[in-house]
Amino acid sequence: MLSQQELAKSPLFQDISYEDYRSLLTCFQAVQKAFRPGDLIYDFSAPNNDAVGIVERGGAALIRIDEEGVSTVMEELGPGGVFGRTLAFAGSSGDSMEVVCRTPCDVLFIDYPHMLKRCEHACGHHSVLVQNMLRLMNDKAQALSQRVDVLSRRSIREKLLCYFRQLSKKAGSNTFVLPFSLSTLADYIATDRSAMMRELKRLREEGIVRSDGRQFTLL
Amino acid sequence: MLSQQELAKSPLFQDISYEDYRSLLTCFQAVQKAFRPGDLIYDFSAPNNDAVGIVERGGAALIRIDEEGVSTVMEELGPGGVFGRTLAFAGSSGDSMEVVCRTPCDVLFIDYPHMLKRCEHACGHHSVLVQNMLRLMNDKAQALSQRVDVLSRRSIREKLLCYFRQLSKKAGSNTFVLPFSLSTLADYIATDRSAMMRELKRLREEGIVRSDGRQFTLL
DNA sequence: ATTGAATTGTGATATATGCAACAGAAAAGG
DNA sequence: CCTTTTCTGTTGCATATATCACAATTCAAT
Repeated sequence: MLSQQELAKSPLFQDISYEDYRSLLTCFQAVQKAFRPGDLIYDFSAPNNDAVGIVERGGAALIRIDEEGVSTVMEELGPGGVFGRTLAFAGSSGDSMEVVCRTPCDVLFIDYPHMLKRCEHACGHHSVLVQNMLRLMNDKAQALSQRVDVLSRRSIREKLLCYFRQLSKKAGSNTFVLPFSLSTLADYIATDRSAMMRELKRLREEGIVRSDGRQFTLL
Repeated sequence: MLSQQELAKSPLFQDISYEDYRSLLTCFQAVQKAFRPGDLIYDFSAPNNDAVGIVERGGAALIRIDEEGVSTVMEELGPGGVFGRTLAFAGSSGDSMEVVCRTPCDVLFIDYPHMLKRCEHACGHHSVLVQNMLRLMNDKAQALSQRVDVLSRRSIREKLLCYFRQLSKKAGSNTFVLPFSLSTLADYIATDRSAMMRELKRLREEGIVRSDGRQFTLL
């Protein structure tokens, strides 16, 4: 349950009054939960789990673990981040997917299908919620597009540069800070960590990037 | 302009009456255009192009062309497919993105930002449209997730198998047909074509898949 | 039917990337 | 504070993948 101030900041309940918010919670069987770093937030392999989670505060990550136990970061979820089985099409049968808490966060679980269905007694605020949800899905699609943009590059060098340009653009500056560790970055661009380090060294030597810890500069 | 029957099949105008449909067209400055295979449907590099396109009928593809002229298939768009600059975050500065017609198709262009904004005189059917749009964005996010799933695999073999399992799942059978040519497939999984062919041969030799032309069977 | 273009199939070679293993630096936890 | 874990940085070696090059085949258009 959110306070009035928190409500104003909520990605999903933007522009919704406190009363409407309360009635929507029951309408969508919404449940909010708090998590600590390392906690398992959501398990895709669990059956009859059609709920969708929305990160209201803090950060989490969507992880895939394949048959051999290799884990890959599928998405980094910040406030407004959306996840759920119906959204991910849990890839190959063998591997499992889960959402893990990174920094202390609040997650709201709602009955998502309800939102897509034509609803007879759809109240007024209902449609505002749908619109907010559309905005979140829009952001998600955008984030995924960027990810595909990076992953579709043919070499480690190109992947790195593509990702760096994205971050640089977002930061509005040639200098930016990585949102995670270098080892997680290797995961993110789906390559071997040591190979990535080697390529990074070359980029530095050739004067294409400068880096100090997680701070980078494109030249 | 759609006929009444076409309206019923339209992904975006589901459950909207013909009258409402007409008024929505003007409200969202919608324009519908028909295209022939090979036509350029949309150019991301064109400025002040904030419209969003929705494939109503037929098929198209979102293509990225990098500095060196290497082109990559970013998305395959069928009916209900959505594209636009605001959705793609046209990656790195150097390369261009465009949507090209594959099979004869109708595309509807609408003022998308209008849909996300809080609208004073938001009419009733307005919210139905938003809900339909949410469904389309949901599908798009799902498709992109699957793409990421494939691209994040570490080897050609794993990429192929992952993609094959997806197609198999969609077809509801071990046997399925590729939606495009083998060379395009290489593009799609972001690897070299000849390397992919070699790996495919191995998969066949090891009895993991059987293939005849574009028809495949997982064993 | 006949040309031309795109697709498919396959090899020989160079190279980029993955793998395993290690050690110091930094961060997290008690 | 010390301990433990994670992160960083680097190497030699094996191998997967890209490059280039060449026919055979299918497909599209005239």
